[in-house]
Amino acid sequence: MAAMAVDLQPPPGSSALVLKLAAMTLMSELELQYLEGLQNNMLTIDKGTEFIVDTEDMKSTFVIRDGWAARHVSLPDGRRQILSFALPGDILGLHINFRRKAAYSAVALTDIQASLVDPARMIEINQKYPVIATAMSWTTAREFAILGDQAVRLGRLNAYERLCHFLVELYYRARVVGEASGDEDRGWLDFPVTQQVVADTLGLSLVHVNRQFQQLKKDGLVSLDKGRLRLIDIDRLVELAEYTTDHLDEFRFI
Amino acid sequence: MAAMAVDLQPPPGSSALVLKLAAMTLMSELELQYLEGLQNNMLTIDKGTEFIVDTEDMKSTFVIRDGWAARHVSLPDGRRQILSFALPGDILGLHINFRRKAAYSAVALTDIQASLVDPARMIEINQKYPVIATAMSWTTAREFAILGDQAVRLGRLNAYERLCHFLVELYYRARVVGEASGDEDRGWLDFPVTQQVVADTLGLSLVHVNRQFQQLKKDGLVSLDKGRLRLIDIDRLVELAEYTTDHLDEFRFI
DNA sequence: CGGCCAATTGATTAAACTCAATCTGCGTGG
DNA sequence: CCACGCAGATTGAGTTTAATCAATTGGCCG
Repeated sequence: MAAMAVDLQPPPGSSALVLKLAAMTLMSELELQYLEGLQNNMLTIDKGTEFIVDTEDMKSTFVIRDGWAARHVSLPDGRRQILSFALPGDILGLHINFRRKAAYSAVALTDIQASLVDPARMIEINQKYPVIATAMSWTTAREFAILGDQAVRLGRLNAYERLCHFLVELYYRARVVGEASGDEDRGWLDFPVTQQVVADTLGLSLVHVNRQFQQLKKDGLVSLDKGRLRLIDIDRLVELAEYTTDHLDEFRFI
Repeated sequence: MAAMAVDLQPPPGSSALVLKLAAMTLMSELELQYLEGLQNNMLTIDKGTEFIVDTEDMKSTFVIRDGWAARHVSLPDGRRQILSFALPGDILGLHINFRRKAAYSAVALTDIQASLVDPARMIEINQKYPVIATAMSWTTAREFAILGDQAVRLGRLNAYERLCHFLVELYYRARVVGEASGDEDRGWLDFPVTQQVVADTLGLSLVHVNRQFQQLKKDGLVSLDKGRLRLIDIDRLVELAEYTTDHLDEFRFI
């Protein structure tokens, strides 16, 4: 019952499921095994596939094991807004049992390895595995915070600041699941997305994203070659972004 | 175990707690009583008070009984982004046990009547009242969808569209808790916020919000006098907003 | 060597911001 | 009852940011 807080760290040699990282210290062997067992039903999703469509019924929950996805909303006239990225270890469609259709679509930004979780399993979790259920609530709270950051970016940061903030967030999130390396000063990660995707994420035009990226490179803050992004001065990036994303990685359990 | 869907409607003569509306058909008398009991610890919050501060430790969860609040993030240089409004029946700080500090601040837009819920109670709910716990998850999913809509507004709608979309969302949300009246064509509700608040919600400047409001009035879509907002042509507003918010009120339970 | 997708560039336009007043409604003290 | 003060709404003018349009370039694969 006592509150505790742990720092998230990529666990050596285990699956990167974010909710597992969150609750690992509290899970029994049984629960950890159950969590592993959930991830049997693996499938490959080709890059570009829209595997959750907001106009169709949801059929299952997805756990991303490898690759990147984006949650997005498409407007009737073709405009598109990406709400957030899903990295390895993230879950899509957690609330499948609460609504018939998804509130958003999801598209594979790269080829993806994912596990399917049957809706019935989600119910089973809620009934029989309270620690896992609580960890899922924590995951939701984290997603909520990430989406809140996205809203602040879109509403109150200019293009340059948006890009700084977005790249830093991505770096920290990638680090948590072992998909990025570096230290406090600098870091690097795979960056397998087109500038159009960044534009649809940051609510900007493709051309403008291109120019802001160039400025960022000219300012010596990032470099980018062959899909590999390097953050050269993280402190400065955070400073430019006007506010930090460090509230994302606190975990405090009941 | 069978899926069911109900339309949310303001329940005659009962408290408007959104999660209660959601799960009422599934709650036992015991659970309904417990939910009422939670709301004993009432307090008044004066307009303008920042009652959740993102730099301070959270002390409890708030249930809004009367009045409006806003969740927001303040940037170091004074810019402010409102993430969403909390109307009567909404809950603030649901995830109090997951993080020491809030991901956002909350401010009273009007004088507020609210109930305080002790963190220990939240834990108790998770352990002893699974139906309520599930309803809270549903509430969270709903908040998530609302925040997603906000991100789409901010990222991909222009000023005029943002305002249309925002007002329609507010109207539908207010109707659910009996704070607005009207039918499919037109409706009205109290609108106790300054244009600066709308600006901070929609990521616009005060001056620009003023001009868009004028345009909306000139176009015969809304009227506003003495804090009373009238939506004159809801269909047209929805059409202008480019996409609907009608996914908010579906409830589908385990 | 094409063909294609993504990145880049230049020129122009449009949306929204900023700055600086002014106006209006309302409550309050004299 | 009236002048004053204040918060919020409104207006006008000029500026800035970002979008749009239209090519052009670069890299990669077959």
